[in-house]
Amino acid sequence: MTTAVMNAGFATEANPPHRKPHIDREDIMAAAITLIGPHRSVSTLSLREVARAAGIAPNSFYRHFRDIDELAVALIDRAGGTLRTVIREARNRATNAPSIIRSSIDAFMEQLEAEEQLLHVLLCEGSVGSDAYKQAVDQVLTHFESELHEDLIRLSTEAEAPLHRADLVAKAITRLVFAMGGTALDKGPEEKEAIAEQMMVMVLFLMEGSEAVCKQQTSSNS
Amino acid sequence: MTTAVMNAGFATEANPPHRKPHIDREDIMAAAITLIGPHRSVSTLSLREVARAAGIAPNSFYRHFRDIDELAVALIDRAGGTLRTVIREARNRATNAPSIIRSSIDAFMEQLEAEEQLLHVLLCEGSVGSDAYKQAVDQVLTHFESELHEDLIRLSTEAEAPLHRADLVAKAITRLVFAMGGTALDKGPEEKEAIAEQMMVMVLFLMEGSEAVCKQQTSSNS
DNA sequence: CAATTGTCTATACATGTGTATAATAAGCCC
DNA sequence: GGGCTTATTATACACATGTATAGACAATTG
Repeated sequence: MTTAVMNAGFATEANPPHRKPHIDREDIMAAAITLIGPHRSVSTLSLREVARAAGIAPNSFYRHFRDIDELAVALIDRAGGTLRTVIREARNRATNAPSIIRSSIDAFMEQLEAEEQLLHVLLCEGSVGSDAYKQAVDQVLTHFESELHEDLIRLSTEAEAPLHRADLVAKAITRLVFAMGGTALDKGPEEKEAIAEQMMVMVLFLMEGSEAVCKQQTSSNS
Repeated sequence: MTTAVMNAGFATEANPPHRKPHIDREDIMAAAITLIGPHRSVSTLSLREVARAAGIAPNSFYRHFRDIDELAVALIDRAGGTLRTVIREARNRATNAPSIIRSSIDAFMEQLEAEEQLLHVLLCEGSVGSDAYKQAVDQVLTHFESELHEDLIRLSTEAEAPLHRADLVAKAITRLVFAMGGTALDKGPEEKEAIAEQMMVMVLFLMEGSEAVCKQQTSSNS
């Protein structure tokens, strides 16, 4: 095992390094995530700062991302993707409607705890930053909405409890959960728990309300 | 009328100016608002930039605000205040519950059109910036919630249609309207109209849902 | 092993930032 | 008007940022 191999991957203070053999987008994204916190939004990260955190020269950044905005979009997409799969898995484990709501929201909050920094990108800055940035967030939200919409339709037909404007129910739930999640980010665990409870009641209201309006309309149309 | 009087208040290119007789917090806030737009959030404004827009020297800023954050907080408070009075007025003109919802949301959207830049501060950056900043936004939201909460209780007792967890209904409505309003900001007039319609349906769902849950609980408790 | 290519780094520059200091003009009271 | 306080400005400094350029190393070819 040569020293070259030993030095591979980490350039500590000890070795005179001046070189990092391989960098990929992952390293940079990971470094960027560590910088994100309650006081740093991804839209205020500077290229140099990210490069510094990643232990690379500022210019090396350009080999992997054209912009800092491109980095932000990559982070947004990742956050949206992981969050969606986590929730989908939770949803698949549940069966009836109430437990689906509960387990989905629980999964959301757990993921929020596990990858707080990453989700910060999604939840806290929906409308700040470049166009590409905002568009990426919007796309994630829309994706969530349509998935939820399908679920709602499936569930309501199964339960024979039809919904009025299921699309708007999905949109409202998505926006509400994301907004509430954003405020839950810096809070402590017990407060997060309380917020999760609130979310569930709110979602319940939306679904019950949609059902009620549906009933009202069909009865008045008969 | 001396030239000194003539020069008062405006230092154009023409006069050798080098002086501005009096500066207000108002002037600075107004200048900051002009800088805010779809691509500039208040948290990315620089002191120098605001000073430049206000036509004053960078250091003069300090005589009126300690920070740029203090400016931001002042803008947030103002946005919250004006929005609240506008909505309250609209609400006072209406009488029954449905028309209150409609007129409140209409007032919200009109205000959003009229002072788009100012409201941007409130709607688009709830969780980005300094602590003082976030706290100010949160305070405005909470204030809205409690006012709405009172209204809901009053209306529901008048209509003899009690609500379950009226506090959460108020919170959900507030968060939802603000979230939707934030996405409506850069959109065109017809899209704003559509969003307003969506808001009303969502709010209706929340209230009907809360009523429905209330009925369910009282019937099961009897 | 030697040459080449692609990647990372060092240095540098112009620009923008927050703020300290000192000077200057306005407003005001006597 | 003369002197005082206060508000505004000009100049300056140290620092951070994005990026251009050129050089140095690693890996990959032949």
